[in-house]
Amino acid sequence: MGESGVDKGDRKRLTRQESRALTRARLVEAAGLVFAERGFYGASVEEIAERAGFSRGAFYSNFDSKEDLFLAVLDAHIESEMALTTEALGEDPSQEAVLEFLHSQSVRRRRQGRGWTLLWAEFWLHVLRQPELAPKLAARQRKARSAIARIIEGRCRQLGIVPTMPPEDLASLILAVDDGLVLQEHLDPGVVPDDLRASASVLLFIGMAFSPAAQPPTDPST
Amino acid sequence: MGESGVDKGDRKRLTRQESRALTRARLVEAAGLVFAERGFYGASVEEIAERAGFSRGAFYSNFDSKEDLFLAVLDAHIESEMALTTEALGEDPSQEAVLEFLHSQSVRRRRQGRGWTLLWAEFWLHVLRQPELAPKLAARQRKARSAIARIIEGRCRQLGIVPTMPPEDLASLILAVDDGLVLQEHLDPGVVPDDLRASASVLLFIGMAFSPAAQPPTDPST
DNA sequence: GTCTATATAAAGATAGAC
DNA sequence: GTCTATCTTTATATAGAC
Repeated sequence: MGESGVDKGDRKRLTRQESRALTRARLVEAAGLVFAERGFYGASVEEIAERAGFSRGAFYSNFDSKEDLFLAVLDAHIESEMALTTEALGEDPSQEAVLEFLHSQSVRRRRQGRGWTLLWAEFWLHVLRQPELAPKLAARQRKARSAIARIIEGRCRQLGIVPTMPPEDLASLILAVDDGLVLQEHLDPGVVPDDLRASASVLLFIGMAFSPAAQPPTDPST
Repeated sequence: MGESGVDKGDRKRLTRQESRALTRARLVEAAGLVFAERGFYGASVEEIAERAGFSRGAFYSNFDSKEDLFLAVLDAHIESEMALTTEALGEDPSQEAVLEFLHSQSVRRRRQGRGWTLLWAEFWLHVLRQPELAPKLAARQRKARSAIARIIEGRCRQLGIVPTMPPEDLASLILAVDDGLVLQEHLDPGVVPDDLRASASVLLFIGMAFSPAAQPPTDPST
């Protein structure tokens, strides 16, 4: 996807575009940290610029405003997650690929830890307060859900189980458990066993398989 | 639980204590709204005071600082929830009492809607950023979990099921689903069916009941 | 393109009148 | 106890030098 033909042989020299992109990237990265630590309003442009190694002046020559920067951070994170998903899963992912991917996700989540969680919470709050941004996060959510739904369908076929509810709904539950447990863990570390997250998916799946077959809105006249 | 014997016949006259308490209460209530809408830093003391019908001066004669006010809001909400719980459940609640209580909770949640959710999210973020406050929210979480755990134990006895995992863990999952679904719903209204929350608890319970008995860390030498 | 210096505005907090 | 007026700090954003 490289735009211009050649971009290797040029030693330290960067084109203006590249330099600008690099500065922006550094600012976005620093902003991610500061927004996570202090929240949108708590974070000052000064601290962000400083931590990225720049001055406020440099900041304002790259971004229109703090809001503009926040959007850049949000987009960068969503794009990065989406890209990771697409790359790892491709068009028609195998069960193994998806499971492997989910595992790597949870490892990554562990590594990035508190900051990552705080930042996404901040995203969520900000988006809820500025509803025109909702589609950005909603898209990510839908993508995650349908990826998981596909696993569920696959497993059902494998095991010859007839789903008693839409796989998307079961996927919603699995995602919900994931997010909900994160909240609990950070608030009160130690109360949530390490393997609970994994057990939950199994429990839900078994629950669905064994639950008294789907109760479609039956016609009461029967 | 009335403190002093008589407090009816005094027309509009309030003692200084009562008047002060009333002012504080109004400010706390207004603060809840503004904190929910704008977050801790986004909320200005001026707007809070104004919405409560007072001036900044009045505010500062009742609270030391914005942080102080936030703590008061936090305490008020926690206390109110705890009180509701204790009142509805008492010492040794029946299954019916607990289920009834959970239902009323979810109704209340619906009614209070977005603002309520935003405010608790704000509490959560603020507490994570000021860890010394964690015990306050953690206590509420533990209380909710053990209340649900008690239901689970009861149902297990009723149905003659031997739990394959600690009831507290299953309770954690149920709470997690609840919180996680709230996040999804507000971000992308309509994707989560109304009855999914209820189904989830059933699914988890059935899952536990039918799951291949607890797998204690077995000795691999077997 | 990035820096320093500065303009401008907003918000937290206080003082003193009533 | 509450108000108005004011102090002080902090932060966003801009201007102009390099």
